[in-house]
Amino acid sequence: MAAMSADITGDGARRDLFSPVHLGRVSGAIVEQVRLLIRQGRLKPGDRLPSERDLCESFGVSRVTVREALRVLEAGGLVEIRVGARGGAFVTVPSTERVGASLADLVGLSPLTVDDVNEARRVFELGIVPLVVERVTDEDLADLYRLCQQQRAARDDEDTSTGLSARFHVRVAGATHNAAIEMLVHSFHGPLLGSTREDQEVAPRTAGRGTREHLDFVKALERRDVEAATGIMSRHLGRGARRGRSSRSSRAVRPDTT
Amino acid sequence: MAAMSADITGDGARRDLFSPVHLGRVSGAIVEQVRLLIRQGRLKPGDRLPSERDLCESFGVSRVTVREALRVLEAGGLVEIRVGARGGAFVTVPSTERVGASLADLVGLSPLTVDDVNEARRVFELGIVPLVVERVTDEDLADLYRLCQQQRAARDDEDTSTGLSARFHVRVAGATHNAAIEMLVHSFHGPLLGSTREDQEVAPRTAGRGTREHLDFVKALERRDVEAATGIMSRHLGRGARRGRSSRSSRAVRPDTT
DNA sequence: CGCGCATTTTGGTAATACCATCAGCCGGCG
DNA sequence: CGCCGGCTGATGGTATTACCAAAATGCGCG
Repeated sequence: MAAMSADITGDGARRDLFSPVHLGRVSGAIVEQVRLLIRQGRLKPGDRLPSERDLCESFGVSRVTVREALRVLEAGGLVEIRVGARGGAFVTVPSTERVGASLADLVGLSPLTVDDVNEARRVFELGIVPLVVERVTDEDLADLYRLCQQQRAARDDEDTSTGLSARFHVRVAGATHNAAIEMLVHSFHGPLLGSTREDQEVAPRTAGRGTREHLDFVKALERRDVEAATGIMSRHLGRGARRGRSSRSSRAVRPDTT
Repeated sequence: MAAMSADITGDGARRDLFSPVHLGRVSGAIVEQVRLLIRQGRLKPGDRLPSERDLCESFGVSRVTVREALRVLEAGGLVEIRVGARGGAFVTVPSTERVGASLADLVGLSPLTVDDVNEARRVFELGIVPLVVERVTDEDLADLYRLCQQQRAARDDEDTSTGLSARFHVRVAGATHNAAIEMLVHSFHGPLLGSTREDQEVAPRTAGRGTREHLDFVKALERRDVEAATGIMSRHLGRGARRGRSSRSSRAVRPDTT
């Protein structure tokens, strides 16, 4: 230590400032390396990473460190870890589950309310209607009709019905042929609203009407009638909206100081 | 694209065999427990968790397991881990950064294109205009005017100008007084579009016009003129839209950096 | 044909050593 | 006498090694 400070004071000794790296954590470096490989496409979805023991040899670190890296990769939704003989870390295909989970966390951990998120969802699903009308294909329409049919057939089963309703809305978003929009709507309907059972309480009452509105909406889509489709969707979502708004006004404190 | 829709139907079908597996991992159980404590507010942002050694005693597990759990929590953005004497795991304040990072990852790791995300953003920002008109306050208007002024003052500095433009849009979203909407728009403008320098190329050309449109928009807001505001915003975002659509056809491999 | 064992691979534990950081103390120097 | 500066110890995360348990797959033997 004394030698080092003497070395620095000596002029010309600064040239060999070798990198004392340790840029944070070893496991973090591994994570970044694997993430980069995935981004570059050198690891494709479905590929299997080497086993933990092989990896710890390749990276020159211990097995626990590799496992920590795999954990954060798994938490990030980049890999899926299976145990057993043919197990290991498999690169997952990126899904909406992850961003959906993030949104769900956000609504649980922040001053976000379910009503706020619901309103955002309404805005979004209403806004995409023109795009849907513009781009909907015959195949999309066929799928939507099929979903309506299934929903009517299952109108007695609450669980299936609400699930089908969510799938209907996601399928509508899919008719924009924009993966980002589809993912976002999927996220909204997935872990976010599904986790709060609140909307399932009112579902039975409105299930019949909702199914009918779904069908009307598809018909308007088939006519390429933007205004009718928008109106139907607005009313369809508006019922939930009013519920949201009434509970909003009954909410005493809102954090507007943020 | 086909891979994605296949994935959506896929994870929908296997959701029920997904859950029981999750209960198997010890570190996962710890994660859930801590997450629950945070959700319930029994652990508030800024609080410090016990040390690893204490935790492994409380949970009755080994230190490695606790460390894995902490890694997952850290990767999920729920805690921040500091080393050193006063170190430990601190509960972080929830921010939009996280969901923004998730979106950024999604766009980098999935078949999502920047154009798709951009279109989603446009739909969303356009859809909230009625809400903004309905709920905008004098304070909101004052802030927006101030931002316009700053933007005009900094019209020579490209970097500052684009940054201010993003802040303007986020502030507009804030006028909905809906935290979810504000977060979403913030996420769109933050790490997502900011990371791709592509939109900054055209910014200088349209900077002047954009600033003027911002001002016109605020004026329409002040008059509570929904149609004018919507029209202005539609044109304002529409310019980017056309650019997006033309580049959509020429979609190729994304030169990912960062 | 089916049951079960062997193998592969992750899951978890324990002990140990090593950095990083900070608080407080203690001694030298102005 | 008072202040500055480094030393030291306590706290707490980081990483390694070695070892065992559980799970899933697949092959072989009965």
